[in-house]
Amino acid sequence: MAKTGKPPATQDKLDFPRPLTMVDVVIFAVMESRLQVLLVKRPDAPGEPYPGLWALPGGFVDVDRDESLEACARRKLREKAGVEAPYLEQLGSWGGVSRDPRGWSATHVYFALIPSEHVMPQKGANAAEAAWFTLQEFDGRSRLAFDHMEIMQAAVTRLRNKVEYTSLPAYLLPEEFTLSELQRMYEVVMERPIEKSAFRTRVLSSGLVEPVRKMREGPNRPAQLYRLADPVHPVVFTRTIKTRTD
Amino acid sequence: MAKTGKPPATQDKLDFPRPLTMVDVVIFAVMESRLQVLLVKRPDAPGEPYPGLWALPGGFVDVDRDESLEACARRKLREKAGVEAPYLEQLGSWGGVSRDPRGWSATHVYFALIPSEHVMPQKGANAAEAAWFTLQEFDGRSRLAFDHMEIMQAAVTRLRNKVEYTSLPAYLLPEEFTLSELQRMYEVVMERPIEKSAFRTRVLSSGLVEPVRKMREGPNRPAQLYRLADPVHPVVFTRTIKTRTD
DNA sequence: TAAGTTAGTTGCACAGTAGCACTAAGATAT
DNA sequence: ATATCTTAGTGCTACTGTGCAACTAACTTA
Repeated sequence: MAKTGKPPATQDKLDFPRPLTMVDVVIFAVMESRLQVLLVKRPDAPGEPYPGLWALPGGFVDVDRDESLEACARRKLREKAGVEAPYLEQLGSWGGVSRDPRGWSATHVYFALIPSEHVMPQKGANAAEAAWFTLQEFDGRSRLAFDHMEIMQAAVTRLRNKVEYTSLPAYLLPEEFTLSELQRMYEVVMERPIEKSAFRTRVLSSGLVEPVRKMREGPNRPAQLYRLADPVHPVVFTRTIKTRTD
Repeated sequence: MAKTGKPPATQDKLDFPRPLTMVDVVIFAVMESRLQVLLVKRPDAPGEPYPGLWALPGGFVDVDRDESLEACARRKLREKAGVEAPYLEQLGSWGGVSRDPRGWSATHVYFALIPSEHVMPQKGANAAEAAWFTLQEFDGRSRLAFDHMEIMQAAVTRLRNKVEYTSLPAYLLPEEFTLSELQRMYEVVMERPIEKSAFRTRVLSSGLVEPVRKMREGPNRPAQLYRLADPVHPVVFTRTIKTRTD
């Protein structure tokens, strides 16, 4: 490891070319009973790659302002979406010679879930034009900048997988919610209906939620409100939700 | 996104400071019925951080040789461990101002499982001094370079979690193996015994393996040999392995 | 032929869930 | 008041994969 005749390492100096380093965030929210992703429009300025195309919110790491990758991701979240995300996890990283015309680049991608109530009044902050897209809008040929389509697909896959055995959909809801509302979040993400009775026992016997002394009032029977017993740690179930005849 | 007065982006140029970019690999193998990790010794050359300490195999991305992050990880695997890993997944990335004295740095960490048969005859390749360590050897105060202790713990946690509901331990075995050998890999990683009968039905009914027309001969009853039905894709089970009274 | 060891099977109990029918509590219409 | 609608919430049964324990099978060595 001491002396490979190549650029990296221990040439006594650090004067070899460095890749560009960025952070991008895939931000999910459920609006109008659809899973949606926040995208921003690439600037049209000269020299900018993929001008005018939609891209994941993100950008270069700022070595002077960002303490760490996660801090950088939270900054992007604030700047682009104007929110503190109740759930943020690392999705992975994508890097290579050809993903950005400006040169070898690597992006660290995070994955956030936010309640639709937290969504800013559209196009806020200092972010460029921003908009929410349903997943169906990408089935066609609509391109995204860079390899962001691939990244977004990976994020959706990860979310769909985790929904089967974790409590992640709870982070798509406000602090207090009913069990029916929680069930609907699961159904929206999984894109299939689940059994009410089984779902309720599953959730209640797991200790995921605790009741608050309030009811959700509506046109019909009032529903018990709950909140997360431990908002910081998602619950992992020991069984997946069974898919019908599959 | 067009004009923040800060270093990154669209200052018309890309002349802002870039973090150091590296790739590290956590390589697991089971030897002597213990889960072990491959580490390399940091060089003693002047200017090198953490001289003489043990570290994860890895290093800087070489923008001229490495096509992508994963290609870079495979290169490190070849150079340091002298193997092609049958299983390689991304673990995550760690980055920040303070993790490397040479400046803001980010490392992309991969996670490999290899059969102990693939293990090189010790200290091979152009790698510096390398050695296998059992996990117990870190319970004490033995330090690792950089934040590699934290990274290694994360890798172990990820592996232990995934063992509960995937077929990952199969990649710690050679191409052909018996069910008892597979069970032993699970037990070594989980550090607890599991039921033979339940394990066999679980594995056999999942389609994970297919029998080959050979038997493992030994001092006792010969055992049926199997191989992975699909060596590329690990199997995901719908239930975790139940832990006794827990 | 008996004993030891590992491979592999069988049968039963248990737990979490799917499926479905039922009751409960509110609003609204008659 | 009473019926009807809608959503909340419960009870019951069946099924499936697993945990558990005892059993049989195949081979070696004494």
